[in-house]
This record gives sequence, C-alpha cells and structure tokens, in this order.
Amino acid sequence: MPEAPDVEIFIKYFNEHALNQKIKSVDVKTTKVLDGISSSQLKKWLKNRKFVSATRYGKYLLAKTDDDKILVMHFGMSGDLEYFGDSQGNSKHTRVLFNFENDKHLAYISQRMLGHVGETDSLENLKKEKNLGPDVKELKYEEFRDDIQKQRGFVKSFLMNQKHIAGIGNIYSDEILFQTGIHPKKNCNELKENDIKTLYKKLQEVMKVAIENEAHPERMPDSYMLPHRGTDMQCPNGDGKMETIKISGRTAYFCPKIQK
DNA sequence: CTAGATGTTAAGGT
DNA sequence: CACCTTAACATCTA
Repeated sequence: MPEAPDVEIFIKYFNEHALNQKIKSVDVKTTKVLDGISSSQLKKWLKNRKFVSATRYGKYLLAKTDDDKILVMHFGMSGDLEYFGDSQGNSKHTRVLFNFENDKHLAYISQRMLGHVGETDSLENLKKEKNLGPDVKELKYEEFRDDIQKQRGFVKSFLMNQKHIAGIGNIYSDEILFQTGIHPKKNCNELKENDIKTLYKKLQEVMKVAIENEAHPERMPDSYMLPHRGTDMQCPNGDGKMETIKISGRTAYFCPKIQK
C-alpha cells in the first residue's frame, strides 16, 4: 500500500491517533526494518518523547518528535500502520511497536519487510540521502517538462523513478499513462509538448482522485483502469482487453488500443 | 511447487 | 555516460 496516495492516508491516520502522547517504550520485533539506527538507539531516543506532527514526502512518512527530530517510515510493498488498545489483537507482521502512556499502541506493520524505519534531522537530509526529486504534489509544470524532455528512457520508468518525481509507483503510473493515452514503453524524448502537458495534468488528477478514494485502486471511478487491472482486464473506454508487459522488473498493464 | 505481489538498490549488460 | 534488465530482500497467496 505504498505510493503517495496510500502514504497520504497513513499521515491522516497517524495525525488522528498518534500525536501528543508520551511514548512509554518502543519494541523492535525485527531489526531488519531499521535503517541507519540501532534498536537501542531508537528506544533510547523515543522514550518519553512525543510525536508532534506527521507529513509525507514521496512515499515516506515523516513524524516529527518534540525534540525536533524526525522519525522516518517507508512502507515497502506491504507496509501498514495500526493503532490499537491493549484489548485488541496485534498483527503478526508488526515489526516495530510504539507503546504510549495511555496504553494504546501504534504498530508499524510490514509483511515483506521491504520498508524501513529510521531517523533524520531534516527533510533536506532525507532527500539528499535517498536521492529524492520533487514530491508529486509540489512538482511544477516547467520543472516536470524540462526534466522529462532530457530523458531517453521509457516514460513509465521515468514516472516511477523517485529521483525525478517522488511518490509515484507501479500502479498509479499505469493509471496516469492509461488516461493520457501513452504507451508505457514510449520513450520520453518522443513526447510532444502536448503529451507532456496532458501527462502532467493527469498526474495531478489521478493523485487527487486516489486520495479521495482513500487509496483503494478498486474504488476508483469505473472509467479508470485500476478497477480492471488484474481482474477482468476489460478496458473501460473501449472494447479492448488490457495487456501486460515487463518494465523495470515490474508488470505494466495497459490498453493497446488506447495507448500508442 | 512456482510465480508474482503497490519498492529500492546493486550489479551487470547494451 | 545513460539506460536497460535481473536479482535480492522475506512472506504470503493464487
């Protein structure tokens, strides 16, 4: 659940539940998910601290603490957050558990452990460290155009590359390209200014609609391809069937009749 | 039993 | 140099 819209939902959830409560302790169930910080450092740092706000950058959740540092979470392919009281059960894939003084808990869940939990002192440092480009919601048209015009690779690879745009992954790049009518293997340098304009517009739109639908691809409007992606494979805007190809090791879904 | 799944990164090839 | 593909990470499910 980890592209920008999903993380946006996590932010809301985090801000609703996890702020301004003293952290009693932190349990690290698997040190594998820790990135650049040891289990003991994390525990020591967060004990008696509070989270004061959570924001998103790209696919990262940044939780600011009351000592002006930032807890960084990335969700990989199977990450989730769950806030619960003592009475409720706890996911077996909880990797880090934050225990608050009110006896509630926030679980960082990651089945496949492809995500990470770490620490940074500023967004600028995180961007530098992870090589992140502009966030998908802050991206300016001129910036987008100038960057994409310089590239020679597949347009889908460009959209998914976090150093060009931070926040877009495999499934939303499929939707954006579907709506723009561009084939995922089209080369960036073949795009006309008009294509780039439409691409930019659809990019904003798809992100917005995804967040409105709480990042559930299957709840997107029926004119979107995502509800059909990997299910009935029926293109919603024609009589064609969708097809798949491999790009950058990922499966790209597209409609060959619409996307040229 | 195998392949693939919403991600990132290193390594090797063109 | 720019960009491609593959493998690896650990786990579950179709």
